[in-house]
Amino acid sequence: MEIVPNEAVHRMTRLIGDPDKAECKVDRLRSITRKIDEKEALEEAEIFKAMADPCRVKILMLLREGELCACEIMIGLDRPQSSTSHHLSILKDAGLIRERKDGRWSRYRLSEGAVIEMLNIAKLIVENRNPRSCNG
Amino acid sequence: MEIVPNEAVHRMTRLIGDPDKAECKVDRLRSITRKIDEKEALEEAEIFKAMADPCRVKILMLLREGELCACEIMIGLDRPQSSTSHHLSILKDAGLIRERKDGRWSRYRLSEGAVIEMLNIAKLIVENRNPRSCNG
DNA sequence: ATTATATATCGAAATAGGTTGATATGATGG
DNA sequence: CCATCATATCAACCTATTTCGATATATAAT
Repeated sequence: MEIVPNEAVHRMTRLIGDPDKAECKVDRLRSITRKIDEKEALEEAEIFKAMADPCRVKILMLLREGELCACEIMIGLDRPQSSTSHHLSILKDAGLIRERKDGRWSRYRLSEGAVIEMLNIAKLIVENRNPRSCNG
Repeated sequence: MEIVPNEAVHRMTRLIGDPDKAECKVDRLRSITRKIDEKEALEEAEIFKAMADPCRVKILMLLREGELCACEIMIGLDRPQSSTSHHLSILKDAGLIRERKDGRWSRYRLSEGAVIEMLNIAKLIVENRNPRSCNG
């Protein structure tokens, strides 16, 4: 990520009063931003973007159980064929699923890797946000 | 998720020939789709949507180091104030960050929970997809 | 009260993303 | 070769999101 601009020091100084404290705050900001890799943020956002649609989350959930062909996914998803195909290609481009051509069928499976963990963690975050009411 | 439509059985039968095999395939599909919770897919997609932007990923990365006020985030992000504020409110609405008002400052921090893991796993997936060339 | 400042909200323009019928591609079987 | 079928791609439409200047709100200091 880019360097904290020099202008920020003056801003901080105005903000805080004590120039030493301001300098210190800016130093902290600098050290934090230095650690952030622009490209990494971009690539990670791409992964999240690929998962940022209910249809695509459902596809990943379907594939947790094993390989399925596009037409089975279409049926499970209950969406038009073109729509299903579109979502599959987004997931594939993001590297979240893999395709295996088999005659006229395209069979899809989850990529080896942490895709399932991603779903699990998202579930955790959701549950943490909406604590289940104890209905018993 | 919705039940696999009856029509699908006929489709499968046409597809496979053997009605028994078709029935079996459809049963598998049925059992898989039954396990998928429509609402869960929707809510998880919302989480991913909130993280599906490079600015917002950067904000989460900044906050890994601890609490920051909006103006520091703005500087670290190098974006206009209104833009920064907008992204902060999206992250807040998704429950990924928390706000603490302090005089005229708004201080933000990561929610307790699995936000950092999410970033770590995304990084893993990216690295798995772009295997680092051994440059040495 | 007036001024300054931190942040949120608004509004308009630009861009990106989803949906779906139609069409293209490419494999299979007669 | 022709028909069929699974899938991909296209194109047009629509909706959602991002961006950012301008403005509003709210806190604090003089």
